[in-house]
Amino acid sequence: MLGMDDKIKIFKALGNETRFKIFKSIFTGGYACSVDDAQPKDDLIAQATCVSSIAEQFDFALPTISRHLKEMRDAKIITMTKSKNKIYIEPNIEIMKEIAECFTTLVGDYEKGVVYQFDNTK
Amino acid sequence: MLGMDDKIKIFKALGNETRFKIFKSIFTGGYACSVDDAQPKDDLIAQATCVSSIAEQFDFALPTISRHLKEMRDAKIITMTKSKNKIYIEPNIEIMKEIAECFTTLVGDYEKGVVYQFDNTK
DNA sequence: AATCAATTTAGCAATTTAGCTAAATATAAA
DNA sequence: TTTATATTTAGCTAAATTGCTAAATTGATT
Repeated sequence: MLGMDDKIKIFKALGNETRFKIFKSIFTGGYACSVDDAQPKDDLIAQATCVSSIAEQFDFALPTISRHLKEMRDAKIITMTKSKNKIYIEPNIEIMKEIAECFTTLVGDYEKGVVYQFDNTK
Repeated sequence: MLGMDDKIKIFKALGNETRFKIFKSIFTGGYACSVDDAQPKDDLIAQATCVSSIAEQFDFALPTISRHLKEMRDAKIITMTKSKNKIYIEPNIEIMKEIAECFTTLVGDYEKGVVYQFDNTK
């Protein structure tokens, strides 16, 4: 369950143009690294991308993209899985579900007249 | 329909501890200004609060709160309605619905394998 | 062991953000 | 019209953010 600090981190991560576009690109896919066929990681989706594949799509230096990805990972909106010497990046769907639910509940409770604590804490 | 820039602004507005707490407080209520009974504004909810009522709950100077509220209004997550010499503040439920839907669709499409453009633009 | 490839870390500069106080504005009340 | 109340604007400072390049790290390959 996401607490207030978790949510603030998530919104902060998405509240920057570069990171938003990176996030969108990770969801949209189409710039996948080739996941090794010989030793596939079952938990990696076909569209999993890596840091340099993402960086190619942007006019920023690779270390800049790397640091943005780190912030997004710290906010738990993406996962980064090391395999060989590449790092495969995927969206964290469970967190997205929690955020979706958070807003849905916020609206629902508000319309029902229920006082809702946005971050589920007292 | 919210575009990419709209969403970034919304996330940025919520991605700051002070603003998040202000937003939560606006939703939670309990610190309402007395809306004038003689000349009630029908479109104001009972819990509508004003700038100084919000500021009282925080250890920041009033102009600081005012500027945060302005940013939240610019992001359209709250509305500010002038009545007499007070400004009544309410959450913008329609925007919250759009954000909720945005995340719900993001997750749903992802799980269906549909390539979803997070910001609904090509 | 040396080299290559992918990524991160360190250190720097420019910009933005977030707080403050003091002054300005706008409306209401006396 | 003066005064009081509510809010914003202006101008300042300190801290955080976002970009860069160069160097370090990590793992794979030769």
